[in-house]
Amino acid sequence: MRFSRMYIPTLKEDPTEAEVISHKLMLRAGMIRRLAAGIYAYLPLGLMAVRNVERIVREEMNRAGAQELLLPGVQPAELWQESGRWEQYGRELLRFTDRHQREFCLGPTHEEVITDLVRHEIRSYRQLPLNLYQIQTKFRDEIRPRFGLMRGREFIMKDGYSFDVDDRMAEKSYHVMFEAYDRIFKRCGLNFRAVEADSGAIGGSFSHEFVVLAKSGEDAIATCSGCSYAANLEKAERACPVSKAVNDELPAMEKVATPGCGSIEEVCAFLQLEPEMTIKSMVYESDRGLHLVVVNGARQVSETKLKALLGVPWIALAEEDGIAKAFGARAGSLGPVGAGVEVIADQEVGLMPPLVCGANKDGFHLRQVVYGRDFTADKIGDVVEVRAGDACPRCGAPMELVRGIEVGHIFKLGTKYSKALSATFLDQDGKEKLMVMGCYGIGIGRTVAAAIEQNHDEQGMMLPYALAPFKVALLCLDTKNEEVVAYCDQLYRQLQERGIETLYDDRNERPGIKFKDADLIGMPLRLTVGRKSYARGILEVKKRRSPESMEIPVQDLSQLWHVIEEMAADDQGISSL
RNA sequence: CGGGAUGUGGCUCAGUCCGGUAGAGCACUGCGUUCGGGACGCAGGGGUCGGAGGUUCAAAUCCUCUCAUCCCGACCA
Repeated sequence: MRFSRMYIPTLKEDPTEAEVISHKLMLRAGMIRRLAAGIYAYLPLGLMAVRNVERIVREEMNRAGAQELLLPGVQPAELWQESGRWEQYGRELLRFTDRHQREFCLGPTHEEVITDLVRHEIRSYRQLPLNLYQIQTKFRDEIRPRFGLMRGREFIMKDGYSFDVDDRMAEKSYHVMFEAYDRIFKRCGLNFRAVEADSGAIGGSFSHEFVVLAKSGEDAIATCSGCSYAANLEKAERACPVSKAVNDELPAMEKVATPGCGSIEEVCAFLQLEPEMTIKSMVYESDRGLHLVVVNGARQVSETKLKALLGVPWIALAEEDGIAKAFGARAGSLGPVGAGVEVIADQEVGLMPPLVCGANKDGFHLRQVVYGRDFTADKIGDVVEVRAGDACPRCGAPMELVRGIEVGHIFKLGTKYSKALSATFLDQDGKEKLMVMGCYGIGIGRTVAAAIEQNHDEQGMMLPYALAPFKVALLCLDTKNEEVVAYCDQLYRQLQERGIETLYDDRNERPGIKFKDADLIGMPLRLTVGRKSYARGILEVKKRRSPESMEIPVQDLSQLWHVIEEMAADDQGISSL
């Protein structure tokens, strides 16, 4: 493609609307433009990158035995009412009515539609397993869209769904998708981890997120330094410290005045303690009422884990009034001893030496509090967030926390949707059974953004070869010189004949502009032809990622073809597995 | 939805506190000089200052309301 004929509106300065690097660079490189909050147009260059991800996704999904289809974006309310999600989904689901006052929504995901399709057609175990996917625009009316393509409201997603005869086969399908995802993100040239994730209220038995490691990522993940364990912070577990013997000779619990001390810090400063020696008491509210959650004073409650342990759909910190009524004390002076509500204790609390906690009386705390002697819990479990340095639950080595961008997520769904929508089949014994489902998503635009987050420098993008819209930038620096132009034209033809996607900068612009644009949009290889270098009979070849360029004689380009083949090898190497 | 910020030619911003009839750089058009890392000179075109209402002789500037966008927290690919 000739640059002079392609619509690539590059920007010299960072647009104010963008904060993160991928968003800035995609706007500057003329890949995307914003239409409304979280809604973007893909310009030619941006679409080419998107198509490259899609191509890899299609190849790997098809290879894994999945079949592509395309479902409607507009979905009738009845299906969502049938699954119960019309009420559950909340405001992210954009609803509207047609001219006949029938209710519809814009599809944020397609479990209902695909299950509806399959339940009408599949009757026999002989027709299973089935794995169907699509690549399509989704709409989720996000509370807070941000960071360009990273969290849009309208976004391109690959969503796939598997249907199996039983749990065991469904797990096999899940595993096949896991492997496919692993290959997809490798081929995209990304540095990523597959991490264990919270499967949420979906009730699935397991779930993995594919997370691209990047400082700007919205997700925190815990990874083990000693083994392959990696998990979303929401889900990450830790090995608990060894139990400390508690004997009867411990001094009895006593009440101490702590005037004006509310927070853990204040209490610790007043009593000269470390936060580890205290119990933090938090009151949460759910549809089952109030819960007093007690954890080590140095730790944070994980609301996701708490929700899972309680088995409730939502929790929130209780209001002051409710706390005062239930405890007769304010939030800074609460504790599990004599509490009038259900007590949930983190697993660690029972293993700790005598502790300090609130006395359920304003201005007083208790010390020498021992679990089992002075109080017990109604429920014990893992309800705290993992911290850097915590021991890995698998091998005990210290874990570290890193940030990442979730680009893919796979779930074993089980029978949630097949049950709600009665998607059944007859097994070998002629018995009717529910199909066991899985679902598998990839954010296509987000994958492009993540690749940029991970591959850039001050000058611009350094897209992985597989994703780059063009593999080669050919810069003709002197468009007035007929010889130079003739040579560039000829070189351009040679590149085309070899099937190498080339952006030929034939614009009548100064060299500086061409260099800046080439670096900005970050094509893997740059070929430069100027009057002087041409006169010397050499072609300047520079990799975007390398600071030095090499000079190749114009008469013998074999070295050039070799370099390009090498760069392409990663993608093709994996795809020919 | 709570908290914070910003809206001024296509882009990046100044001007707003202290009211007096809109400015710079880039981009664009023409001419000339330049030409290996976002050139320079000259001459041009382009803005009802997000919108509505109000105060005032006079509003980008002060007041009220509203809309949009961005950032920080709960959702998610």
